[in-house]
Amino acid sequence: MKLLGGAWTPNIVWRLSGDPRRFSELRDDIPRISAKVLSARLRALEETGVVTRSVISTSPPSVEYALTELGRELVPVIQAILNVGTKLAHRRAAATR
Amino acid sequence: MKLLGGAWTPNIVWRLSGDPRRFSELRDDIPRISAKVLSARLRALEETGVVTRSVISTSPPSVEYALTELGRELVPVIQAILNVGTKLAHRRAAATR
DNA sequence: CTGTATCCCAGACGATACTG
DNA sequence: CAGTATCGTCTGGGATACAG
Repeated sequence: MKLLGGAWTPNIVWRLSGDPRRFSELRDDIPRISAKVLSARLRALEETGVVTRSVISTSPPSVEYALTELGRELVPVIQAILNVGTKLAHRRAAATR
Repeated sequence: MKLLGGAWTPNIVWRLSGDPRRFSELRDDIPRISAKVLSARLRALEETGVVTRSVISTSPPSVEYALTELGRELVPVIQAILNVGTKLAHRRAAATR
């Protein structure tokens, strides 16, 4: 489970499933994540080969993160987890009634 | 991610994907897990509605854990994560050469 | 803009011992 | 057999401040 270890990891991968995104864009996408955690997760994902990190030396500099091919394979998986989670939430709500 | 929160959770669900299993059977299946963590994870899974817990009042008593229908939906998901993880490991090994 | 450096907390985990 | 209790450790994460 080192692959999806962090609580935020699936969310981050999810946000990258479309176009590559920059650091601050990810921060806007996931408002409640702290810079520290975001950079920690991105580092970990880069190490495991799920995302790539490209520094663009402009002024100000920007950094783009994108999923690797294998990283893309995680997207439907995350989708599936989300589905089950949603169903469980619904079933729980139904049980309340 | 409270669904698959713990590091052992996917493994436990995986072991339950076949027949229902008793507490000590799970301990044998996953040798390095402590009783405390196993019981904690099982409790959490029961709470989220992924597994059911059935006490069989024999002597000595035994307890069977089984996946719910929704729990079963997690099995292919875990399989998929495993696949990606395996591919990543292979690619890493290939990069070493 | 893209991070790193602290500090501090809560939770997950491991080992051991003990109970119904 | 199936756990709970306790203690200690380690990591993830939040907040804030600071740096290239």
